[in-house]
Amino acid sequence: MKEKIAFEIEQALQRAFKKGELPSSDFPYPEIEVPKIASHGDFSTNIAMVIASSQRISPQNIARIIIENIKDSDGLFSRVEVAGPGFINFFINDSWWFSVLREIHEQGPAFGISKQKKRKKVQVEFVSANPTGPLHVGHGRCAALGDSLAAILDATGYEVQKEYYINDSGRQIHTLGLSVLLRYKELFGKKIDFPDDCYQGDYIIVLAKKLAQREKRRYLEMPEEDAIPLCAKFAAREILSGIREDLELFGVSFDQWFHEQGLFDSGAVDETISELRRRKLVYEHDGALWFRSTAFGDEKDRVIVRSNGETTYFASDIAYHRHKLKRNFDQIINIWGADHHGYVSRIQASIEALGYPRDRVRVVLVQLVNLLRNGRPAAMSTRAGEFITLREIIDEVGKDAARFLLLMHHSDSPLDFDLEAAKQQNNNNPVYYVQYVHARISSIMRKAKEQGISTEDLVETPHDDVLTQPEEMQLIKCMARYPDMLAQSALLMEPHRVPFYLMELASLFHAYYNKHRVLTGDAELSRARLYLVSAVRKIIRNGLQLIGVSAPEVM
RNA sequence: GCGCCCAUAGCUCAGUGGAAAGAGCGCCGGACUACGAAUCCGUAGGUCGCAGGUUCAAAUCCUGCUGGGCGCACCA
Repeated sequence: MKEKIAFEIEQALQRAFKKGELPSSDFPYPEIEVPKIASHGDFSTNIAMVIASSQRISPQNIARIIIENIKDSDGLFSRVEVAGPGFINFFINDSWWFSVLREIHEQGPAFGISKQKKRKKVQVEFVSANPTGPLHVGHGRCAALGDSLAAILDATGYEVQKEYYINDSGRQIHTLGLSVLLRYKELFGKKIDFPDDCYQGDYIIVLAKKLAQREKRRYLEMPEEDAIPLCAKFAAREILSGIREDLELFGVSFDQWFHEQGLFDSGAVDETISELRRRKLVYEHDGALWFRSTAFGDEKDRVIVRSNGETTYFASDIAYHRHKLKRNFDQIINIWGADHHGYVSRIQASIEALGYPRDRVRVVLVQLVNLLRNGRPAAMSTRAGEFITLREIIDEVGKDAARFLLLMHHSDSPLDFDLEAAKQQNNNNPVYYVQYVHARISSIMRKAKEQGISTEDLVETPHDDVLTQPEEMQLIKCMARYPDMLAQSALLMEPHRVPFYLMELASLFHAYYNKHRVLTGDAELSRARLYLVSAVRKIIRNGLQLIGVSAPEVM
């Protein structure tokens, strides 16, 4: 619809220029927006004000000239007017709005889904938590965001690949192995000294018990340097499979699980260092190898090989991104916790160093989650290793509520997640407000069937002169915005727009429901209204699907 | 000290350079003998942190300041 209006304006501008009514043919693409106030029309444009200075004509006069030159051969507009400082407001004929309704029914789940043929390849990497402990609510926020962003990108015409990067090598995995080994020894009555920098959580003891059951006393006789890697491997695999289970319960899936260790095994890390060497972007200093990231805007150079010969985490991360870049994605999106923001400039420096445009990789930073219970901070002591896991949250408040609430806010703002509030099944909880729409409409559909009203052939029902209530037009106009909302959400990488939109549509529906009956004594009216509300149900279902929330028929 | 993010109604938060800044919660008052009251209707509530600047137009862009979160390793 916006494109169509923009096209009409462009045509009008050209016509006016040819007739000599406008002196310059330098026209930017007309921005079309939906005004906040209904009396300002269904759509409006500021084009007259934008070009006023280059045309040397007052905005109001330009607006008048444009309006006079609009042909509107399709009869789209019922009224076009100049308003305020030079806005052009468009009022759309009702029959065009009804065509939106028809589209929703014909396209079903595909409504608002971009049909472009050339699908750009996008990769979204998210969660990527180290397999050294269970997921917590912060990971949950990243998981909800990444999964939904991927779904939204898919819906707007991208080919999306979802990936989880597993840091299964390096020091922390060694520490994990040591932690488990010590707890294992403890189980056999050995006196141990458990260091502060080992993983403190009880889950380590659980793993040690499992290990003891499986291996008996075997690791006791082994030298530590042999036992630690074995313990580490065992523990990492166990933890990772727990992470996968949790994510599955959370409705989050990945196309690929990428192991850091593979980058070493395949020689990719060495190759990457060689390439940087070839490009003369590394140098030795104090026995270490440094990447000259300051050449690409980083604030200081970074070590990639330590003086003891070990590569840093950064080295394998560059190798990982090099690997991603070679997989030919048009866009690579990393979703990181905000505590990693200091990492962004150095990773982008490495992208440029490898000869790619730095914006090939975009990083979405997700601010932290404050977990609360009745407004008070919930136990969250990482030092003692005692924290509420994502799994516990899913068990307590449910997947749907957790996902909706974690996704509701802009990723830039920190989020308070209150367990008690999330559990409430009332009007404090927006997820049920939206789901209730779906259940209500489903209930109406069941009722209609009971009354012998067919809900199958609604498409054929004429409705233009039957759906005359203002609330009905509001619902249709709101639904017509769905594709645009999706596009915005994808462009700005902001999934929170989806739940907000759904709450708005839900609100319009509930108001309509309370004011008007769908099933009336008038069969034709009933069928027309069923046609309307079943379209609402489709949009609600589509939207909920994008954010991984179920659309229940009964609640 | 340096860097990134945030600051909008009592609270939690939306807001695409546009017209008069919005919603939910909370407060108060109301609505079911009809499709599900997990709903709806109504009232009140604002120096958009402060000060400059850009622009025909700024909550939105730029600069400075104040307050808060996070980060500044040959850790990951």
